[in-house]
Amino acid sequence: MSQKPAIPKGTRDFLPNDVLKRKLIFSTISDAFHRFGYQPIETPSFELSTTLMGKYGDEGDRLIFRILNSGEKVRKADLEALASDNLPRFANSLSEKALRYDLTVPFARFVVQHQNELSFPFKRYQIQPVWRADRPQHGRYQEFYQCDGDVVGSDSLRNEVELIQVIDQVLSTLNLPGFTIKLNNRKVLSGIAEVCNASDQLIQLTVALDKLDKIGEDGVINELMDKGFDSSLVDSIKPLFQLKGSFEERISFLSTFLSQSEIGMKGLEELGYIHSKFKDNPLKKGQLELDVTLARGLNYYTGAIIEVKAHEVEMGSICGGGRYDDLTGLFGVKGLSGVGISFGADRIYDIMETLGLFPADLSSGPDVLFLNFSEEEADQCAIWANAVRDLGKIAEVYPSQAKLQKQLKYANDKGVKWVLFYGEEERQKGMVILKQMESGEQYAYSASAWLSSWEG
RNA sequence: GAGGUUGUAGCUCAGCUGGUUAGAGCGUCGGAUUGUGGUUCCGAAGGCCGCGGGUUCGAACCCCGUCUUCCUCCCCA
Repeated sequence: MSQKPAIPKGTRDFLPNDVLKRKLIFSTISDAFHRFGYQPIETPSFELSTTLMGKYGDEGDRLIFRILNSGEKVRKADLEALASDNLPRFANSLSEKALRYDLTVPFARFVVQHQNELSFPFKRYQIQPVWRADRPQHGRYQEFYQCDGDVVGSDSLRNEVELIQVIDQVLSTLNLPGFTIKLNNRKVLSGIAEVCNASDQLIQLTVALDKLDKIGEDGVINELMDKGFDSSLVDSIKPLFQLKGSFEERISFLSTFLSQSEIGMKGLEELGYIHSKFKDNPLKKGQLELDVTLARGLNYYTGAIIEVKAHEVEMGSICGGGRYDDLTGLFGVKGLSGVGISFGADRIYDIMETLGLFPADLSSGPDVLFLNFSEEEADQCAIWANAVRDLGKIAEVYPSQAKLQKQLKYANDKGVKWVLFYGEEERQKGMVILKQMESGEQYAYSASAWLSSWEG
C-alpha cells in the first residue's frame, strides 16, 4: 500500500530552480556581511528547552516546537503535574529539547559560552533555518530561514549605521526597485509614553501605534479606548498621527513634543546621530524614514529599532532589527550590548519573484550534452566532457543509449545549450556534430579539433 | 489560540435538485518518426472524490467529527 506523499503544514519542498534563486539571496547577504567584516557562525538546530523557554514571552513559548524525550526518558513524565492540570510543567517533564525559534537567543547563549574564545566587539552573521509552530499564512511558514547579523560588545551607534549600510548593500545588489528603511528608537517610545502619562502602559500604547498604517487613525484610537486609555491621553497622542515631512522635520517636531522627557530626547539624539552619518556617505537605494509607530520586538529592544519595507509590493517587513542592551544578561554576563538585523529571505524571495527580479540566466542548463550512441563512443564523450569541465563549463554525458528522441527531449527540458552527436557515423568520418538547441542549427567539426574551435 | 474558508487524476479545475460505469485541459508515457527536441496528429496509463463515522433504497454532493488549504485576528520574518 503506497501512502499519499505529503509534507507537514507550513513547510515547503524546493525544486532545483527554487534552490538556485534562494542561494542567490543567501550568498548576496553573506557576501555583504563578509565584506563588512562579519564572521560566520552556526549553532545547533535544537537547543535545551531551558535555553529557549521564557525568552519570547508567553506567546513565543506557545510557538516553540518541542522535541519529545525518547526511549526510557519518557518515564520521567510528571504525571502529578498532569493530574493537577499543570500542563506547562507536564510538557517540560516530557521534553528537554526544542527547535530554535530564532537566531538571536542561541547567539546570546553562544556568546556567553564562548566568551573567552571571542574578541569583542564580535561581529557575526548566521544563515540557518528556524521553526515556529505558528499558523501558516501568506509569507509565513513553520520552517523558514533567518539571515542574522549582530555586533555584540560595542555601544557605538556606528554599528547601527553600519548595519543600515549592509541592508542597503544587500537589497541594492538584489536590484529591488526601492525600499524604505524605517527607524525608530525605544527611548522615543518611552518618551511618548512619559509625556502622555502612560509609562506603565508603554507596551499596549506602542502595540496600538504600530498598527497605524494597517488600521488607520480611527482604528488606533478605538483600540486605545478599548484598552482603557482615557480620552485626554488619546488627544495628547493625536499630533503624532500627523507626523510628516523629512527626517529632520520630524525630529524637530518631536523635540518639541518630547521636550519634557529626558529619555525621549536621548532617543531623538541617537536617531539624529545615525541619520547625520548618511549625509556625506549616502545610501545606494534605501530611503531612511523616521517612523514613531515602529514598535516591533519591543520586549528586548532598548535603543534603535529598524524595519525595512519594499516598495511596489504589498508585503510585511523584509528585514528588521534593533539594539538590545544586555543581550547576554539572561545567560549570566551583564553589560554586553548588542545590535543586530535579520533578513527575511523568504519574503525577499517572494518579492523578487513577483517583480521578476531574478536573472534569467540563473537557471540556464548545461553548456553541452553528449548524446549516448554506444558504450565505446560514450567513453570518448566522457573524456571530452572532462575537458569541457576544465574550461569551467557544465557538461554531461547521457547515461544510457536511449532513443535520440528521448535524449533530445531531455536536453530540451533541461535547457541544454549545445548537444554533441558522436555516433558510429561520425566516428568513422572522424567528425562530431554540434547542434545549438535554441536555433536548431547544426555544425560539423573534426573530432580532433572541435574542442578548440568550438565557441559554445 | 479564536473566527471564516478549501479539499475531485501529477497540476489547474468541471461535476445540475442526492440517481447508472466521475469528466476536461495541461502534464506524463507510447506511437506516427529504427540518427534529431520544442509544433502537429493518434493512443494509453493515471481517481478509497482528504480521512473516519452517520442519514438514505442510493452520497463526490446532505449531517457530525477530524486533518488539510487559504484568509482575518493574535503574533511575527
